[in-house]
Amino acid sequence: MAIYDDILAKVREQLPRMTHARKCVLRCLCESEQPLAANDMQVMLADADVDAATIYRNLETLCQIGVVHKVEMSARGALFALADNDHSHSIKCTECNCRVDIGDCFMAEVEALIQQRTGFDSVRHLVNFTGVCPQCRQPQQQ
Amino acid sequence: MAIYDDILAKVREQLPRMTHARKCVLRCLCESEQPLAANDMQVMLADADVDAATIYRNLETLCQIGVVHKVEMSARGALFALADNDHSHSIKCTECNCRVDIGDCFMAEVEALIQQRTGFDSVRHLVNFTGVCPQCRQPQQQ
DNA sequence: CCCTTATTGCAAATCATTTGCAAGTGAAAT
DNA sequence: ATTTCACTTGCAAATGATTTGCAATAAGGG
Repeated sequence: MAIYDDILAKVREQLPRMTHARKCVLRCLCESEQPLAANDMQVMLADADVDAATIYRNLETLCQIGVVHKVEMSARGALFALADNDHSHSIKCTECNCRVDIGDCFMAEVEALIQQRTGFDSVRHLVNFTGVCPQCRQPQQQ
Repeated sequence: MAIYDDILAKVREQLPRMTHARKCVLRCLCESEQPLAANDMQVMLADADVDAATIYRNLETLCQIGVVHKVEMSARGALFALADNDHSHSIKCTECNCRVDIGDCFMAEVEALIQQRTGFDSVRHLVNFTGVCPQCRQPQQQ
């Protein structure tokens, strides 16, 4: 949980209070390899006694101070992730919903290419891969 | 609109009826370079006299026959795109929300790599890039 | 043009997200 | 340890997206 502690320290420098709810939200983000929807956190924190509204408000605050990165997918849907995480990606099977890790994030080169092509700075990415896993591809043979 | 006509023909082969609403949904998907949320289509089709429920039902049907690809972002949120589109990607500025095209999709190699690493088939991707555009990076100097 | 039934529109039901406001609680100062 | 202040929270109500039931509509074959 070194990452968690680092993040906590960083947040303490930027916000006046460190509360139970705020820690819970940060813990969710640290524990997840995937970007999360606010709703996903509600599920993860079902036993933690944190109100849904509080989760939303914390996410907003954490985005404002730059610790969390928000990706707006459409009008109502957004995903959240730690802003500086060293992450990997995974791929989800469309048949059985299993998820397999792909390994270290190989998007750095892609981001560099984008920066070069467009002149954009601070390039970030959200990716989502789907496919059919080896088990589901074969007609199941007992 | 060659793509649109091709898709229409493909759908006609798979479904018994081709309705006004169904055409509208397909047109939205053909016209958009980005994957769309159901809600985005409601906005695009505000004048087209298509009920929201109908949009959702058509998207579900089109996914079932494999013409549309659904990416579930979280419990309630999903994005939709044509399953076989030859697309490009763009990057959105987090400051001014402008969107700049990146050019042809360079994810084919990435998908090949993933296929090799994981054994998954039919690999598809959804990506979302954000950054700070050249205009916003400079403190605005009149 | 008629028939069959897939599809639609409408209304109601669900569920996620946002907002207002009084109560609760960190943390600095005592 | 206690007090104090205002940042945060929980609750409840409001808002808006998505889903579902059902009667009415309309696409396409005969």
